[in-house]
Formats: sequence, C-alpha cells, structure tokens
Amino acid sequence: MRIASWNVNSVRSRMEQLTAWLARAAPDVICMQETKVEDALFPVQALEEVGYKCAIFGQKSYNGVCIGARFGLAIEDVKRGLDSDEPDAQRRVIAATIEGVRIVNVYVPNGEALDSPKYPFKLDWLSRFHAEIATHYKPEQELMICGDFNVALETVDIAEPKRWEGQVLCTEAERAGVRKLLDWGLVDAFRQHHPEPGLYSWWDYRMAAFAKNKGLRIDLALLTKALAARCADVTIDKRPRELNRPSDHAPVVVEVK
DNA sequence: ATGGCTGCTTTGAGCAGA
Repeated sequence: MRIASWNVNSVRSRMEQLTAWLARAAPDVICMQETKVEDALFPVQALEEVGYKCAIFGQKSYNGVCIGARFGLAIEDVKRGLDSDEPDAQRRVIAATIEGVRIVNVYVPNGEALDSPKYPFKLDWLSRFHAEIATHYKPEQELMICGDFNVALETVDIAEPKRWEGQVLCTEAERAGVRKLLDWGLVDAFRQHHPEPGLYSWWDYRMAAFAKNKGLRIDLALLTKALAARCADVTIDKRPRELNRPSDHAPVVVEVK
C-alpha cells in the first residue's frame, strides 16, 4: 500500500496538478492538508472521477484536511478533530482506518512568530494532539501519523540552519512537542531510509527558494515500530513543486509492504 | 533583506501561510 501526504495549499486551486499527480504517483491513500474549503464545496466528484473516495473535514478559507482512498479500499472509523477541540475549533485532524492501518492526518498550526499568540496556541495544540494519541492508540498497533507538522526536528532538516535558529518551526519547544510523540512510540520514517542532508518538503515561494533548494523538512510520516517494519521506503516527490503556481509543499510518499 | 510569493476573501486590500 502506498500512502501519500501533501499540503496542497487549496485543493480547488490545485485540482489540475493534484489529479495529474495522483495519476502518475498512483497512491492508494492521499492525505491532504490546507484544503481551504468547506465540505459542501469540496471537489468530491472531481476526485471520484479520478478514482478516489474522500473523507473530508474542511472549513472556509483556512486549514482543512482530507483522507482519500482509491476505490475498493474502505475508509473506516473516520474521526474528525480532537477530543479536546472546542465546537468551532480549526479543522486540522482527520483519522481513518484503511486496510487495517490507522492513519491520522494532521495540519499542525504554523505558530507565526515567537511573540504571536499563535505560537503558544501551536504548543498547546501539540500537547493536546499528544494526549489524543496516547488516549486512543497503543504503540504496538499499526499506526501512521502523517501531515504538515510545521516543525523541523533536526539541523539536517534545514537548508539554512543559522537563519532559522530559534525561529518558529525550529524552536526547542516545538521540537519537544513532536519528540514527545516519537518517545511515545513512533519513528520518523523518512529519516530511517534517507539520513543524508539536502532533502526538504517545503520551500518558500519567495526569493527563488526552491531553485536554490533552500527548504525545510516539515512534512513528516511518523510510524509505530509495527508499521515501520512493513515500510519499504519514504520519498519526497519534488516534481510538483517545479510546476507553475505549485503548492509550496511537496508530497511525501510512504511505501508499506 | 521585515521584503520577497501565493491563495483566500461579500473584488480588492488585508490576512495568513512558513
């Protein structure tokens, strides 16, 4: 089974690139973040026309997540949001079971800046997310948490570590929030297969960051050991980022035997 | 380099992303 995760930065403005990529990469599951559309306006039919059924959890303009699965694969036990969410919470998590694998698709808050209220919101969100995982799941089961974590865990995940030192996406407090998940019983599957530097998942739209490969690896696939044992490879597909008016994120593809 | 791109929004300047 091939499971992909992609922050598409608006599913509607990305439809042409998304459907072309799905046809080429042929994932069995596509987890999207930042769909930026309320459920009633989500392009359900267009995705069905290219062979994917979607479980969606969106909102107008901001955030929004989706798990799509190739026809024939049942999307079971869908859960939207966190136990600790307020009724009108930002829509950042959707979970489902497909082929016996529990998949939790997340769009972690950006945090904006150290002096912004969004930064403590991000840290609190990570804490609440950890509580959600620890409450509902066991490290022994086959579980994947994938998505846009908006955290670069290591220096090797940053093209310009000095420029980013202490900045949002790279602070110790944010990293501690993600490491708490790892300590619970998950591995950063991409790094297990690709320890080398220069590999990123996001590049700023500005300053020709992609052309210079000045990126960050902030899109992750965290797997329990039980699932990591079945993982043949994890890749970041840079090709969609080369297109005209792309998402600023590249898809991450997890191959499970 | 506090700009620089891009997508969204009661359509056009301001917010948000990262």
